[in-house]
Amino acid sequence: MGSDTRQKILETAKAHFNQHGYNVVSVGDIAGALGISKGNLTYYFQKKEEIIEALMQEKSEDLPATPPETLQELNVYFQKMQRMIHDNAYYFWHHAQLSQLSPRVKEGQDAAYRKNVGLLTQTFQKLQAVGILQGESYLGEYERVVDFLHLSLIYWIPFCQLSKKEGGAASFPCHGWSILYPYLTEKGRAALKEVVAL
Amino acid sequence: MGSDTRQKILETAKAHFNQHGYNVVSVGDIAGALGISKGNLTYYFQKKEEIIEALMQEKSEDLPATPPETLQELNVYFQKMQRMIHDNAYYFWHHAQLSQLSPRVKEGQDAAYRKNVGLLTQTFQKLQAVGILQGESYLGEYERVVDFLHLSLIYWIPFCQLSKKEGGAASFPCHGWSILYPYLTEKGRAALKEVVAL
DNA sequence: GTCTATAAACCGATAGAC
DNA sequence: GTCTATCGGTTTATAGAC
Repeated sequence: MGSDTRQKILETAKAHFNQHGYNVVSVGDIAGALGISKGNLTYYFQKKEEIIEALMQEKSEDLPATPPETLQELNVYFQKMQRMIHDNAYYFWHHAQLSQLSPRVKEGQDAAYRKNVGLLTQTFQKLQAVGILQGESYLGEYERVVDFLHLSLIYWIPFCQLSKKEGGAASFPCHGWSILYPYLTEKGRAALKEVVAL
Repeated sequence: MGSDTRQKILETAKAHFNQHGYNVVSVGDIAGALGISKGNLTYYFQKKEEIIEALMQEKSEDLPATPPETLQELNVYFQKMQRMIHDNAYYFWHHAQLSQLSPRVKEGQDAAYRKNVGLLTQTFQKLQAVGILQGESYLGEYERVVDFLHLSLIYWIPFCQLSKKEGGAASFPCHGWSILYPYLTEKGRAALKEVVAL
């Protein structure tokens, strides 16, 4: 089964990128670690970028597809995100750089942004409707909050390293709730206590 | 004056890094654009990293040294930050990568983080004391807000590209105020209206 | 499909003449 | 200080045998 080799290449590449960084790891390193030849790897992925593109597609496939509708569901959403950024740490370390690498990568990042923003926007509308989130203080407030959340999500790993936060990716849900806290109603704050401790 | 060549190298390097990205620009490119030889450039900077380190020191020298104490001063602070990130766009595009480049760069980033957090923490205490910012809803809330501001600052440029925001770096002050808005008291919100429109 | 071998290019850094 | 010339190392990518 040739497709098995392809899958092993992707797994090994991701592990090496996560551990040593995208720039440092060469295709030769990946082939060597897997015990296959560089030429064979090239048979499956002609360019290094193609590995990234394949990994990015894999990643986007196992992301939530429906918007969370309660605080519990939103917490689960945060946790899924946390696991995803931990599993693809290299991708977020080099997020800005990768966007300049190839148009297809850039496109994938744009799609991820649109999807995440779309889902969270629906969530916020729902939570406003049921009185868990306050109404907007100014026009477009929640649009900005959603953007903040996405920005934090993308750069959470390198920022944790900078600010020497313990936990790394694991602390993302807590961070997300910190962002949202001031927008919660009294009812929302009470409900949050049942879900997670700040 | 040899020091003149050194300065020109730094200027040219920064311009090229900003325009084409740190990874793509080689020391040969910089020398070529300046009309000097690669060997001559090496006379001033033996390693590519040393250029970054020198640029980083220049940057850190013209940053605010005293904490803003009013909303007006904080707005000026945001504007200075905006200009700084615009002038050193390459640095923020590759922020995470550069931290892995050399210990001295990492140290510089840590120092910038500590300095910015320190200043803003003092600002927030002051603004709380005069009733412009609310008291903390939970312990450590403003610590998180300050972190959040720094995270946004660092990654503002690549995020603007991702979210297709107009203005780019120019929009940072507005972004900063959006973050702070929910923590302002009624008095603070009234005062903010005199300073900037959201 | 998998391998070996190698092309082709580039880069950072050095050595030494002037 | 500035230059030319070049070394040594890496990388991606290809060609062709098996």
